[in-house]
Amino acid sequence: MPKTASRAAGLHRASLGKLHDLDAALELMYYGWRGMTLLADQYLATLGLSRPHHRILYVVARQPDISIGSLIEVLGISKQALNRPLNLLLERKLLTSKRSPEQHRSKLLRLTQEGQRVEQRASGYERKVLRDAFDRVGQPGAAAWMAVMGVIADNN
Amino acid sequence: MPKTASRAAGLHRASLGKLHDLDAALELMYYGWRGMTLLADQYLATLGLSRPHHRILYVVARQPDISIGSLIEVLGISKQALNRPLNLLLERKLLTSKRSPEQHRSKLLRLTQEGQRVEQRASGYERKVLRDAFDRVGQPGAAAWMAVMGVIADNN
DNA sequence: CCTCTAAGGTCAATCTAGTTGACGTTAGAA
DNA sequence: TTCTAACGTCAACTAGATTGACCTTAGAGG
Repeated sequence: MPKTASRAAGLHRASLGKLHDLDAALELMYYGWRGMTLLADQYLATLGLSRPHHRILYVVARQPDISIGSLIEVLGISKQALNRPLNLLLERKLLTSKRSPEQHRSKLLRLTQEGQRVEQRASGYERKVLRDAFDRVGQPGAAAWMAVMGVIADNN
Repeated sequence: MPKTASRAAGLHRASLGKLHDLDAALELMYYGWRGMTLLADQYLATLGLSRPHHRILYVVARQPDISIGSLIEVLGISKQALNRPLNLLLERKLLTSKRSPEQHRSKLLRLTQEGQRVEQRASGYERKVLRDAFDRVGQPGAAAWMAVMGVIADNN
């Protein structure tokens, strides 16, 4: 275990001098991602899972009977990269895959009950962080946050 | 170059069904990070550099004459992990290291002019994304965003 | 029936970014 | 002079990705 594990990589929300007025915002984005995902990652780690597994579970939960090809597209990774984590989830029976009667070519992925439980809990940790933050600033603040993030996320 | 490069990994701001009201916020966090860093990463890639190099440049720019040990602490990585990117930056003369007259034990890191130029430009791309988003929602919206992110970032 | 093709599976090699552990060097402090 | 802090580096490992090559399965079209 790394010396800094309890604070997570590089995270004393640094005491760095600011060169620009937007430096603080820049750093908030960095620390914000870690802050949102830390608990979820810790939970997943207790199951021997990590981000990639969670992403798969998250997508399949919201798109039941998704095909492998579509999953690859949504996740934006190669099938070789998907292979490992996907097979682990199948072995662990968090996911099932079966070919449909008609479209026998493509496989349909679904969460098992256990898979749903894990996905719920992992995503739940992340939602809780967001909910707490939104609660503290009220609905208008939350809406403003969404608006800002929407514009930022559109830079693709 | 990956087939999805122009959209960056998994980024059609997915058409996923929502299971929870906070799912949209969750996804905004994910896409937001990519949206903020995409241009900067593309620029860095043209120089053969990436995130870790940028993080080093960013910190040294804001903490001139920082020692290697302190840099390791701030970044939260091992000295072995720092070694490679740091040496590259020194070879490329984006960074200088010299021992101070008194504290001859520790090395002091500084950006060269070229290093400053690169750091400015890379961070500048990220700041522009933020500035554009803040401009679109006005000062109160920006303040709300900072407040929300502050609370989220505190989850460590 | 046969061939073409879409969907999926898998193997190998490579890259990046990190980790531990072990050990070596440099140079100030006791 | 020896002890130690700060730095440097080597090796082995892991996780998460990439590309390229090749194979199987099974529906579709001639």
